Amino acid sequence: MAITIKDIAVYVNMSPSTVSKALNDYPGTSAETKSRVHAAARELGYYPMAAARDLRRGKTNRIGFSFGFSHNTIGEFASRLIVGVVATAEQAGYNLLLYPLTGKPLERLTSICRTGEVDGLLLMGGEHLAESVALLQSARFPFVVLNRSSAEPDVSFVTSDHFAAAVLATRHLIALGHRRIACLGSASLGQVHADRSAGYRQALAEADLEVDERLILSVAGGPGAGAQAMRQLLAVDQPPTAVLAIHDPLAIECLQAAVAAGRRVPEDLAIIGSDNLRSSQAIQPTLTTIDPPLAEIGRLAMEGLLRRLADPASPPTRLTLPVTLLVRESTVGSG
Amino acid sequence: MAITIKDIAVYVNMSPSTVSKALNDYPGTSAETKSRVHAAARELGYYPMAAARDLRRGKTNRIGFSFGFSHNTIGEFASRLIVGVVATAEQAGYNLLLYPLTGKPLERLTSICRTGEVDGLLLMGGEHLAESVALLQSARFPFVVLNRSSAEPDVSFVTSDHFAAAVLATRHLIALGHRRIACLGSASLGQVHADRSAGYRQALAEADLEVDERLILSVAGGPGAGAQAMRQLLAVDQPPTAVLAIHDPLAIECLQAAVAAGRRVPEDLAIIGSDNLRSSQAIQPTLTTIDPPLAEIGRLAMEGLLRRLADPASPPTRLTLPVTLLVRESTVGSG
DNA sequence: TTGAAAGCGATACCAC
DNA sequence: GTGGTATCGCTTTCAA
Repeated sequence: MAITIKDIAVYVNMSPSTVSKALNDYPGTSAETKSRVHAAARELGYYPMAAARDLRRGKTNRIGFSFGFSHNTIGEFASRLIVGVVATAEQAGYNLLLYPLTGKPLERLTSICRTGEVDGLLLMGGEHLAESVALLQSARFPFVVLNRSSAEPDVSFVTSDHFAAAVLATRHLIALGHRRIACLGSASLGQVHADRSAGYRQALAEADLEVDERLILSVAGGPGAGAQAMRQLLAVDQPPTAVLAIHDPLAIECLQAAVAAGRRVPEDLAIIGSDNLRSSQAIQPTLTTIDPPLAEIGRLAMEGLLRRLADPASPPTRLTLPVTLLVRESTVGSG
Repeated sequence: MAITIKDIAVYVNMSPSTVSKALNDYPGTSAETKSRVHAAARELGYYPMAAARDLRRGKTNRIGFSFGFSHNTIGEFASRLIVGVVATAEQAGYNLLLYPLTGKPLERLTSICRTGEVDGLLLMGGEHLAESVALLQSARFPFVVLNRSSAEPDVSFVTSDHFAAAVLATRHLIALGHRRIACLGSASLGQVHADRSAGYRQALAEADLEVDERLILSVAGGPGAGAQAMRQLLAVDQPPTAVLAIHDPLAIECLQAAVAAGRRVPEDLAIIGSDNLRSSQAIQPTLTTIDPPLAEIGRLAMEGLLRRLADPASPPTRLTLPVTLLVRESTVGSG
């Protein structure tokens, strides 16, 4: 059997309640009692039982990280978010519970917030984000959305600026002389693609360039879809001379498909990806990409959540963080 | 307030204990009672409170995943392990708690197993693996070591075959005509490097090649160390014509350093990495690498842990899984 | 087959 | 400043 507070009480000849207070640095406790109790706890090797404490306190010091798990992968993207989250959580004495959302995400979320297994939730991606948000909102469960914004005024989120990212990238291409620029999204990133293409349109408008709707595409999820989209784009009359892809793996697929089709990158076709994944630096030519502050997003989201947990009346955290454009060889060549 | 078992009891006009039995499909309960209770639970939107259940049952249905967090990253490597773990855990009704081990790992581990916040632990890497294992072992806490073996007979582990991996890779290089082959390890992977270099020596011995100890190195952790090691190797009289690196990022650093030094890969220098990270495919030339079945390791480790949890007397899980050598351009060229 | 009652281990209120 | 006691929500003997 594990050592309990009762054992300590017997050991120091005091009541369990006093021991509890001493251990938790309760105000009305004598310094001497505190030190005796702490000493005893150390000697006996006492550790508070999590479940008992959770039950009584009505809080667990755990928060959940839920993410779409449709492709059975946890990507570099999620990892980098988690890094920020976990470091902040650890410091604040919180642990992170992983919730891969498969099957029926909404039912799963319901159970998560009703069983009290975590105090709050961080929401990344997932197919049913809007419904998930509505669900948690109506359950009054503390949560923060990661890397997506929300129009609902009381919903907390921390996101990179998808609109600005596209503006930045598109301007870069225009400055390089490109006039026919494609904008590639992905089915699983609907909201982001909307923001991106809006930024893209804005940058074109600034330069008085016309939008060719055939150059704005959203590809399906699986691998191969990017290559196919690329071939489709190259088949358009007056094909694009530049592509803005919604994430690096997609950009890399495009790059490889373009090369396979005999195009030189960036001379015949410039390509921009997003997220600054490792592979974007490893590929030849290196990939110009948008660098979102993922660890920072994770950190700020966690901090926002902690604030809400400490004070439920505190205002929601609504942050849109600037991104950086990393210019590499896929747009400007190696010279 | 949330709905409790008591509310259901009132609702169906039965005692809480009967309700509990019905909900848990207790043997001695009438079918009708069960269905009435279940119906009521659904109507009222009842979800059992995790902390209360955990306390009473003395088990949490959570398992911890602990990992070294020294570089503030969760790499693609860990992600792939986690994928296997989390999928299996989810199916078995277990959740995964993340424990980044920073600061004092041993104290942290002690607290983890004594507070009963998780039922078991999966251990990945970390600086003090041997001590951690000893600690958990003496606490009789259920755990499985990931991607490392253990000589202790009762310790569970699931690992890829590091020895065989090196044999395979070295034989491949020898078959290509290489006679001067370097073997690069990393400080944070002491045990693995030992297994690797043993396999390397074995393959050399098979081919009656002499071992040049100057070609067996262990580099420090940070970035840049690989490039420096590469320069050091190239400065040896009769420099190596091939390098076997302990992981892909290190191999890529070597590759880039070699190219920077005017060597052609693979003509002047062949390079093999390990772990089949995405970047190994993105780099030019593509990197020959060892592919360990990471998701499979995660899955089997989790299964082994579940077995132990179900029956503490069950034998330890001790698995060494074969790896594959993915031959790419960094050893055989693109032709 | 059901119900009453005793905890699981900690916290917090209320006396003293 | 300290101790008794109720309680958090659920499971599980034991008796009826």
